[in-house]
Formats: sequence, C-alpha cells, structure tokens
Amino acid sequence: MKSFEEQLGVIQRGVVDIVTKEDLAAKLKSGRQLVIKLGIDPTAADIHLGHTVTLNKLRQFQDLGHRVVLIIGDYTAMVGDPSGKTSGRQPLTREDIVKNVADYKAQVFKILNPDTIEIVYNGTWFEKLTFAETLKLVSKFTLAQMLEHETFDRRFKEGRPLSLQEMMYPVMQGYDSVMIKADIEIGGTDQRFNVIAGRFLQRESGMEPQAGLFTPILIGLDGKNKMSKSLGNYIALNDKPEDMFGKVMSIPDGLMRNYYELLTDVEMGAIDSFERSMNEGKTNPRDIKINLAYEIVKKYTGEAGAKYGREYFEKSFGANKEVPYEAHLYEWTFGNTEISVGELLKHVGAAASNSDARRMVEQGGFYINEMKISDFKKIMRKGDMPFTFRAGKKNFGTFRQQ
RNA sequence: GGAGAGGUUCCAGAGUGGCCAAAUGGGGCAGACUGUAAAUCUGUUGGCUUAUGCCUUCGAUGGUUCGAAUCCAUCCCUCUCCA
Repeated sequence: MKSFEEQLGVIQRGVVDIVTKEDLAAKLKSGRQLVIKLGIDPTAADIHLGHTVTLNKLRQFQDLGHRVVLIIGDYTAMVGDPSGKTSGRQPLTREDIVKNVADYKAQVFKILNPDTIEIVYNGTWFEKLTFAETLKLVSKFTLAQMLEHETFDRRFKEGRPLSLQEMMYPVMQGYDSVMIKADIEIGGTDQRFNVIAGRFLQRESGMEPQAGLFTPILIGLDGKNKMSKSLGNYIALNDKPEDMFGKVMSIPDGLMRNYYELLTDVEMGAIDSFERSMNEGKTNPRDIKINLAYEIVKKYTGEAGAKYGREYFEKSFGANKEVPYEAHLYEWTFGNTEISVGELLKHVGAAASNSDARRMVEQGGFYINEMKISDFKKIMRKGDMPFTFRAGKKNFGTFRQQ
C-alpha cells in the first residue's frame, strides 16, 4: 500500500469537499484496507461522463488497494429523486432492475476493475426491516434536520410539494453505510446531505463515522447545466467514437480544464502547462481541445476509436473540411420510388415533422449533392441514388443501393 | 375538516367571451460570423401534400353561448393559512 501522502494526492484530485479532512486522514493513516462506498440508482442504465467522475475516483481507490463496494439502490429507487421535480417513482420490477444492472455493469467496467469490486443490493437489508424497526430508524431524525437539506428547505419555503417518502432517501442511504460499515463514501456534491446522514447514523450505531468525499457535478456540453440525459447535454459511454469526439469539441473553452481534471488521467502538471500555453497565445485552444477529446475517447473506445474520432472530426471540420457523407449510409427503404425531401428528412431523423422539415429547407439548411435545396416539395427518386444529403450541421449521409 | 390561491404551448410566464395556435423571456432548430468554442446578429419554434384552409392544444369531464384558455357545474392535482 502506498504512503499516506501519495494516497492523499491521488484521492484529492478533482475533489471539491471532504467531510471531514481529519476523519479521512485518520482512516488513511490507520493503514488498514478501507471500505469505500458508492451508491447507484438502478433506474437509468445509460451512463454518461457525468457519472464517471465518481467512478474514476472509485477506480483510484481500487488501484490503491482498498475494498470498493458498489451499492445498487433497488429499494431507494422506489423513493424517487429528492432533487427532482417528479416525486414518487414507479417501483421497478425485479426484471427491470436485473436488466438495468447488467447494462450498468457492462458500462462501468470500462472504468472499474471487475475483479475486485463488490456489488450489493440494498434490498438485502431493507426487505427484512419490520415496521417497528423502520420507525426506530426514522425516529432518529427530526424535521429540522431534514430541512437542513437545501433542496428540501427550498421546496418547503417555496411552497412546492414535498412528500414524506422523499425524506426516506437520505435515511436509507445512511443506513446503507451502517450496514456495510463504510469508511468513505463517494458522491457528487448533491449527495452531501445523504452522506452526512450516513455519518450521523453510523455514530448513532456506535460506529466510527465514514468520511465523505465529494466530487463536483460535471457541467454538460452547454457549459451551464449539469450533464444529464434529459437536458441532452451529455456524452454517453456508449456513444460512437466520432460522436463522442465531436461532442467534446463543442464544449465551451472554459470547461476544458474541468474536463481534463475530472475525466482524464492526464497529470495535473501537464494540464497546467496546457492552460499556460493557451493563455499566452502559444497554442490554439482548439488543439488543446482536440487533445482532450482524444484522451476521453481513448478511455472508452481505445486508441483506435480515438484516432478514428479525430480523423473524422478533422475531415469534417478541419481546414480543408469535407462532410464525411460516407459515415452514415442509408438504403432506399421507402415503399415508394418517389419521396419528398420532407419525408427524407424525417426518415433520417433530422426533422420531427413535415413542418419542421419545411422550416429547415426554407431556411437554407438542406443540401442534396452539395446543392442547396430550397424547394420543400422537391421529389427524390429511387433512381437518383446514389446521392448525399446534409441538413444543418449535424445531419448528413449518403443514400445508396447496398 | 374549514377558508383561500392556483393548474396555459419544451420551461418560465401573460392572457379573464371573438382581434388566441395564444404576448414576452429562456431553451431548441436554421442561417451569418467562427476554432462544430464563447459572444453577437437574423430567421424560426403544435400538426396537416402551404392553405385569407383544416385539425389538435390552455388539469379532466360535462354544460352555457353563434363563438370558451377565458363563464358555469362536477371531479382530479398542488400550495397557503386555520383546526
């Protein structure tokens, strides 16, 4: 096992808050193998880079030789997300959960080491709790304590709905920590309250409280909101390399440092020198971003994927750009031998409706064989194949007989 | 249990009988500019083989009316205060 100082250096990277530093230090100094906890929701199996921030941290702990426990919150999933507007989720069926977890594993093992990870469902203990035991657990908390949770407090003050069951979320998550005797819990800053509830319950149970390690919430591609699927500003682990590369390239410059630090293994010193060089005008920010995209894509799709992504990007948007029409091939799968361009746009997913397609065409965003098409009623025939099309910047492809 | 406020298009939020597919802002999309960055500017933003046309939409269902997001009834949901 590495020295205390070495461990701390690795652990602190990208971490915005530690509760408490003293507790963490004491645990690390003890020299024993620590239990590191991360809870996950088995609801959405589609992981994006925002989720990887904590996963990366977990991996670091694995590499340091600690015991990493991943808790699948099959019971917590019934409660609903306290931060969300939607309270009260539909309980997932056993099959849903099993499927989601399988999908989840396939993705997280791109980051985590499957050989040393422990995975447990919190239903293991929650399904055994009697109502009396549950009451006893809940009785440890007061309303005032709950209102220390900013999300609850704000909703309460703004007069928005706030259900009791939502308050079970921190209670349950805290109980998980008791059950696995967690030493350190990792989470985004939004997990602060829940992690502290864990410390509280552990102390109540006569245990040494876990330390909380908080990673920032990753900002999405828009540079403003947190990365999330529902906002559409995300990069999924399952994205194709070229899409992943392109998406990284579209982030605002100000986000680059953040992404380097949280999403890549590039040394902090190297990141600093990139930044310096950029600020002094020696390097085009674009090149630093290309490197960033390369690093990220490499992590999930390997060297080959990263190279392909970069080539694709440079061909599409570099100095002598040409649209890589060949990247998306379409066959003539229409019932008819004639089709309006509106139908075509809908078919390739560039437009949601005919009206949408019409708008795009009329606004000059549609090209067939590099020729701008401004007539919405233009008809394409099967015999016109092969031909290329482009609608806006992101939709393009080739229609051809396979 | 009682009293009051409220539920509008992706979001916020106007609209209180016809001029409302519904102001304004945000977001989205398209265009210009560019480094597929940021900022800025322009256009557009329910659907329909584009139409001084039709259909669907203003919590739900019924009703009044030539005509309803707007009025009435019932119901569902949220919040506030009181108990």
